[in-house]
Amino acid sequence: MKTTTPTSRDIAEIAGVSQATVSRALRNSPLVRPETRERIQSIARELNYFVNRNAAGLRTHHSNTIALLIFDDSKTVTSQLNLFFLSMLDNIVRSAARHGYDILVSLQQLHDDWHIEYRASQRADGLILLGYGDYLDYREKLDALAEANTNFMIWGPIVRDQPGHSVGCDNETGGRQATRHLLDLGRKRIAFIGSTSQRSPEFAARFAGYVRSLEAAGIQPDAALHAPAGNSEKEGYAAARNLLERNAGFDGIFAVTDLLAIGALRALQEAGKAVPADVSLVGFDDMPLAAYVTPPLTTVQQNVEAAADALVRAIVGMIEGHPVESTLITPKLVIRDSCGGRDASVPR
Amino acid sequence: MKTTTPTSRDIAEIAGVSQATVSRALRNSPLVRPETRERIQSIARELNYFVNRNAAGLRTHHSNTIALLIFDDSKTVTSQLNLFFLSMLDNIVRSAARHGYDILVSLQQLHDDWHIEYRASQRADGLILLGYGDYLDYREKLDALAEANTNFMIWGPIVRDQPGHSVGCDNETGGRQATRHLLDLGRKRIAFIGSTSQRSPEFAARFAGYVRSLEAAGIQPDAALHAPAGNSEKEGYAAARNLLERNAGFDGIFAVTDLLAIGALRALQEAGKAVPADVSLVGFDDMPLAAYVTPPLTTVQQNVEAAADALVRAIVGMIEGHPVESTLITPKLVIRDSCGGRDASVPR
DNA sequence: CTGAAAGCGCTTACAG
DNA sequence: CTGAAAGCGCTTACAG
Repeated sequence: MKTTTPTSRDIAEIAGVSQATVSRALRNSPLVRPETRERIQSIARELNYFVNRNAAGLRTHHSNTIALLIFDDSKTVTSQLNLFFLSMLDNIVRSAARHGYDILVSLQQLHDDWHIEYRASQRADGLILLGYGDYLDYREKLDALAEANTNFMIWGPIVRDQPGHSVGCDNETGGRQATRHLLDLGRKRIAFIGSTSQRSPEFAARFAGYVRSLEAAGIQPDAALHAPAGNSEKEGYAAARNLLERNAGFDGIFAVTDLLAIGALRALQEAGKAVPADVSLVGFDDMPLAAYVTPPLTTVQQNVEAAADALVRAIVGMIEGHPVESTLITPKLVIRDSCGGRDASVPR
Repeated sequence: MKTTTPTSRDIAEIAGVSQATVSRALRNSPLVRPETRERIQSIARELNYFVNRNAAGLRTHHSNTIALLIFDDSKTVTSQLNLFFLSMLDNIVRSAARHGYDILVSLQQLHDDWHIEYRASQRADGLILLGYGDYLDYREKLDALAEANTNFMIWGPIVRDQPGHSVGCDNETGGRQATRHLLDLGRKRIAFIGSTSQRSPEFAARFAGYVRSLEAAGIQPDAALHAPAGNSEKEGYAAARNLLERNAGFDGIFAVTDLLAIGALRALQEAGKAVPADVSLVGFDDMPLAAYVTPPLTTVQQNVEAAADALVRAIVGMIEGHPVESTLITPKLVIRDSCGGRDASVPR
């Protein structure tokens, strides 16, 4: 039934050359006479021949594949992947394709023993790690990877003494941008929704930016304005409700992720608070839905395309033996309608 | 620097057995004495040994990998992948992992010559094809795949004479559900936003459901209420504006995708039309953001998890040589706030 | 510029 | 239950 796949030997026979010459011709080796090369390549095309990746990989020890490990410790039953990561994935696949690499995707539970396998099994030449989550758990995995001499790049914060290199958002700057925007609009009592724990260094950095901006404006951060939360719409909702119920008295919210902001938005609207008239709201991430909620969410945009590209560029560099460095990507405040403009009826 | 990866031969030497026995032990062959197997496996664990996939694949002609080809003929510069596909991807990766398969992701342009390569290069044992787009272009690719005897499953409609098998949403039923809901709410002039061309059979089927529901209610479909559109927020916006400007006189809209519905929503709100008080709006897909727009969008939910699972199950079955069939998955109407309830102030 | 040959690391009949 | 051997389809020194 199934016609057997042609091999380089089949082509050699048809072309009347050795199999080695076929291999060289297909890889565009300058060692092959141009006419011979052309002839071989046209036969290959005709036969729908493609180099067997397993054989080539076995020989060269390269798979031309990058494994994208998205780790995801959400305990929810319908664990919806964070849209931000999906958008990263999209961009990473595109960028990798440009470099001639395939992307193998794996959604990892934190407790899994993934750290070595992809590389050791020669399925991938390098790894890109994506994921928020408990940093301390994560850390162990990184150590194991470094020890095994695996090529890997991390999406995330640059953390002192952390093994490996990372590409990350300059979260502190982003936190400052968000907070300063609220301050510029005349907001004085700015709540912070999200974790500040060192277990989530990127969130902690955003918080640090928040604190820094407040202090630069001569405002002492008020602990009563901090509502801790994980990272889900539900938790954002709960955090905002909590602030409301405690009568924390706030006129602005900086939510450490868009998902939290969207949850907060729902709580505010339910409670009859107008956004932005009563409360200005800023998120972080610019996930696809940020533009579509009502009012459209002002947020700090991570440049996903640049980040994906930097990650791919770096991992490809490592695979090819070049030295690579960690990179911080500066985010950008995207002003929509959830904060109100200078000309809006915002008390100054 | 880099310590060489251990091979089965290394383990054989340490265990004092032949390399063949190591291979058998690691694959849990019953031919190996239990004690021997245990010993070998523990050595393998200690050495962080993993079977070289290239070598195993070369030998067995199996990669244990499924290529997910997402085809995407969006011409937009920042070609944001349809969130629906990303959510499919998420579920497909999870389901494949359960079956012991890796997922290789490729974002294909329609004009690319992808159809044969993944299989012929032994990078994947089978393909899953995802994508809306121009069906007629698509069709050629499918023919080529079938001719090459490639294992593939299609996400999409069951189309007569189409090569291969597919898993798809029962779009006509979905179209009926959406339309009947609007009718039940007392809406009489229901516009349809989207393509009805046979080039997009899934949209055409939703339209057929719309027509059928109208007719069942004794209403003749009115061509003036049809606003053709591609599949983007922008086109949804434009289509709704067009309906408004033409004074089409409508009290309900069935948009053939959520993205279109969200665009239409924006146009309606800009024009001062209240949703759902003035116009009831239904979408299709239940993409993640449908729940977060204001008002939350009533839509037809495709069961992404079931679809992904059916696709993976089928492709794995094909790879293992079992006969497979096409499947239609019945969607479900998810009632949110964009249509108004029976108790809302909707004219009956 | 080309060919003969070795070898990448497995799996699996075949023989015991 | 175990081993020796062949072979999957390439790539690449080595020799000409």
